[in-house]
Amino acid sequence: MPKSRPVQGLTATPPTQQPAATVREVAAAAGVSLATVSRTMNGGAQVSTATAQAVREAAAALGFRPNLVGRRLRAGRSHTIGVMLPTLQHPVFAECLSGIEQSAQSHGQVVALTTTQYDPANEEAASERLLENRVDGLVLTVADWRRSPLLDKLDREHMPYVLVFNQTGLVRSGGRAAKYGPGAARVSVSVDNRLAARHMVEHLIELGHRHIRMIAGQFSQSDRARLRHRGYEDAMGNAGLQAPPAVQLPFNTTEAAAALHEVVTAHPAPTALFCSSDHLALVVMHSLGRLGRRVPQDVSVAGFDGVAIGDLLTPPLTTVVQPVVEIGRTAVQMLHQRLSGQHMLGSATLHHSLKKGGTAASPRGQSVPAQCESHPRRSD
Amino acid sequence: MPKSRPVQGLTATPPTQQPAATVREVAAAAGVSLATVSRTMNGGAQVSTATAQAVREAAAALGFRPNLVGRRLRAGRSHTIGVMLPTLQHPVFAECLSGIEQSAQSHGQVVALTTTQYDPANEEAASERLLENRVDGLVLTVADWRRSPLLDKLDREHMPYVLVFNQTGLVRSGGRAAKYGPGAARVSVSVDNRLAARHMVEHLIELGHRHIRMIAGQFSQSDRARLRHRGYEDAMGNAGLQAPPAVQLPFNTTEAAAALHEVVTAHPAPTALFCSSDHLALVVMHSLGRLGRRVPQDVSVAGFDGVAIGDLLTPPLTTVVQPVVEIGRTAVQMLHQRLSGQHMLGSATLHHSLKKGGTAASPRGQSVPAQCESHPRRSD
DNA sequence: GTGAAAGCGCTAACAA
DNA sequence: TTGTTAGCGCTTTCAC
Repeated sequence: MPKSRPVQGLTATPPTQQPAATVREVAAAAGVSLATVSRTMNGGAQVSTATAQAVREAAAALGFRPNLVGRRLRAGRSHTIGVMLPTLQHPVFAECLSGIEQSAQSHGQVVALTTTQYDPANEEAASERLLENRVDGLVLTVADWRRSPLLDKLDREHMPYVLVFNQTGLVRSGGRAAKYGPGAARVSVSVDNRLAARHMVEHLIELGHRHIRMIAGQFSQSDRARLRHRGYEDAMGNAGLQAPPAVQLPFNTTEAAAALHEVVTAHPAPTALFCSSDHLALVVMHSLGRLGRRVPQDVSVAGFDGVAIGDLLTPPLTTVVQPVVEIGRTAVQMLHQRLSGQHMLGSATLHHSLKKGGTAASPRGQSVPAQCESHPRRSD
Repeated sequence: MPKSRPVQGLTATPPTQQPAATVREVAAAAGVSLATVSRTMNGGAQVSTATAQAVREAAAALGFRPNLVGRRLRAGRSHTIGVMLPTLQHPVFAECLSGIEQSAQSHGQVVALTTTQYDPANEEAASERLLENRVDGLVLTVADWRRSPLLDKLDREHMPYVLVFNQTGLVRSGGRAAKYGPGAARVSVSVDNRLAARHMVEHLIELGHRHIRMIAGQFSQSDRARLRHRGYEDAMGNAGLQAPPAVQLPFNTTEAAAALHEVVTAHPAPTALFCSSDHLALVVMHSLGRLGRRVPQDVSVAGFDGVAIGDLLTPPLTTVVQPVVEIGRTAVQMLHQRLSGQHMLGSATLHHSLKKGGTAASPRGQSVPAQCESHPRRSD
């Protein structure tokens, strides 16, 4: 279909960007008014089938592509959701983003993306960029949801958002449940980090371990890491075992190995290491290898996240599986719910599961290694 | 600073979305005209320091946030770059996106994201969503850059784009270099897939391997996979060795193991397997484990991609490293260059490197295992 | 069922 | 240096 288009003013337009057809041109071509074209393209509500047909033909012939920027300015809604994550280098966030994107797509929305590189100082600018673009709402992960100037700002402005991975709960101040912002609690989608960690450590204890250390990463200050450590303490405490503080593993690989060397040669030496992420577990196992320790014969290792890669290791990684993609999907659904004016049902806690891989076994001279996957009891 | 704002019509606005301040309100507050506010916020060109000061104060007091939608509609530029990738579940794409995002951020641009889930049928809709949003340009990966209705469309519309991972080159038709679209060749950022694959296979040959099979994944139809197979053929041919067709590994894990079983028990049995991606290499090693074969003692395995995870394996994965993040960054830079009217310098070929990890060693009864990393010669 | 007109927030001529 | 005005593409009253 060759397109004949009204001359646009005959400026010597460079050939490097032909202007797209507008409603006006479609209207002219179809011999109707702008309003009719608009009506046809949208609800298609009050338009006779004949004219609608004509409009659609004209639009097709002109290769009409609605300009969402115009629509947006008029409607005040952007059909865009802003996403702010610490990084994409970590599979957990990348997979979650994948879920977010899929869900947004199915809602006909577009995702605008920003990362903070784990630096809370970037949160302000990153979010601001999204807000300037007038996103309808935000899906994001912050360093610490309890003290976050960014979340304070969003609450103040009534900008809808859903946190992912951050696990919010009501904070009690002086005996009364405190809410954030004017009327809305901070809403989030996550697993029950504390319970999940407890389950994993209970698993290690069942295997016969008595000396279990928790390994935390560079981001041990994060709210999640703290909750996981609480779960570790719960399990250890319930079993009448000592729960020393988490080992903060340095960034640098060789330093990490050195730090780990100290840990595994201490007395009494831990027989199992519970890592606060899968990535950390891989680093730990790598370091252990360099120290001549075998996993799980000499020491057991467990992770947290359940990224796809863990399955492919030999032996497969023992870890807590978060439904990462589902977390992203759920967040978008909840945001959407909120945007369509429905009441938010509060935070969502998705089910985790324990993957009993091959990196955790009974300590030397004990028995009963478990090798099959199971789902955790949701007791308590 | 309490904000006093002109009454907006006294509609019973629901408390769930306070309208943001506009230039008009800032102008009123500062006692100047819209134009002056606009000038101050932008170039700040022709405004006296005194008024500029006043405007800035008023803006700050009102919490003014420029509405990029309005600006965009007026300016015709969105300061948004559209990104379309097959998936985010694969670390290669996630890491590349990370590079894209970082670079976009440093250019003050926002990233609008879409994925196709590897289905070319989704490319049309996914890109259309981006185009409706009037992105300034596109960074994308397509299934096959040579026959892509999407790229044809983009060329036709003169929409600037840069391919990532797809490795374009001039196609000769009837002896003349064929260009795509009206005047512009398809521009891309990638490594030299063929050369990189050749280097890896040469490395395997140097280790003493004679029977090397190439393992391709489900997407063996992709242009990259084809180029890598050509590189494999180059190396084998130069060494006077036979280069059988690539093994197409099934999706399902157990089927994969079965297929692999056939391969490794054939006569003569391959002593090394060159996989067209790191992920595939992991799957292969996993299957080999289940078949009771040890890597690298019984069979060597090499990958392609160089994702971060490979380093943490024991032994570390032998693989071709693509500068994935850099590929993303470069693509954005090139796009930016193009958008600012400069001439495109054509496609960029970034340097790969060989990571000689521990999964490839000399076959049984041979010597000289190489363990250190090196950079490839860039000959030919 | 359809059209005319106003206006979303912003910038860029053109005037003063 | 500053203000006035037009208009980007679209939707949506309000008339007819």
